[in-house]
Amino acid sequence: MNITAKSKYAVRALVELARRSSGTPVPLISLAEARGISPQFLEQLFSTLRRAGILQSQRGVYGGFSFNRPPGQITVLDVVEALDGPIEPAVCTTSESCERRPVCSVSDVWMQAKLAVEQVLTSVSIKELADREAALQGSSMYYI
Amino acid sequence: MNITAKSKYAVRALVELARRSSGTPVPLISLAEARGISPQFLEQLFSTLRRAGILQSQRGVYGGFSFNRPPGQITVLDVVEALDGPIEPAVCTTSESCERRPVCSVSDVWMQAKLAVEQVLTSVSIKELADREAALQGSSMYYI
DNA sequence: TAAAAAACCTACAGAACTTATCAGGAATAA
DNA sequence: TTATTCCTGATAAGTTCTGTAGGTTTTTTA
Repeated sequence: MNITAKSKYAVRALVELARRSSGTPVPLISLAEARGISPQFLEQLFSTLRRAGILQSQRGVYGGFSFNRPPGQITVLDVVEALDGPIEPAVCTTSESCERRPVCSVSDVWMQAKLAVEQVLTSVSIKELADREAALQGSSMYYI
Repeated sequence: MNITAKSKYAVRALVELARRSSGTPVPLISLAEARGISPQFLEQLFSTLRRAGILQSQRGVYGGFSFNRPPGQITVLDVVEALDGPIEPAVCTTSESCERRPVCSVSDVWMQAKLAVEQVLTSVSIKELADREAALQGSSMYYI
């Protein structure tokens, strides 16, 4: 597996998109600048997310990206799996001697680790992250 | 992060060692052959595990490897961290615009994923895996 | 003392993956 | 028709992964 920078960049950009979302598409360049991400790199990621059915795009002037389904229904796992593939902390390396064994107790551990990560990432949506961020920024205003 | 084949090989070999353990050291070559692992590759891994205080080694004839502490006190996480480094499904890529934000709601998700994996891998020891394997093999005998 | 067994160590090399960058092409609205 | 924006594929430097190779040192036995 490996959750790479791709997923991290994408989640950051999607949170930005969710906070600005008002139906009209948002140009990628503006999201990239707001979060300090290379626009050309983000293009690749958003292109993948569009193909994965998470984003919608509109070309031309006043074009940009918007969500294909409500951000409350997009989990962090959806994003990670689209960009970095299925989460597998450790896939069992099949070896001859391994296959010959009837049952494997070790592979169960890796599977549990996988499930644990999946559960965490499934329980958080892009909307929740956007809301949390807004709340944090709002409350921190009082302390500045 | 990334839990690589190194950890998977090592855990398999350690389970084999635990099942044979009777105080006397076991030669690496015999463990490697039993589990279908390249001996020279396993050498590197065991060398690291020795330096990490998990294994003990004895050179020369009748030499080999043995546990430096009881296998019941060696968790899978110990092995993974020794070989693949700390578990970090996604380290926050620090960017200027990221640092400027007072608090980050996104990094919390990656942290929770990390903790979830750690909890799973901490809860299982090498001894437990060896015992499970023995139990599975024992019970499966009846069905062959 | 010699020989065998085993751990120890360092270097290297091919493959894959990551993280971008670049160059242009295609659609769309003003 | 022009500016804007997404779209696509190629490439390339850097890193990590997965071993392989070859030799050195230590220890026991004959």
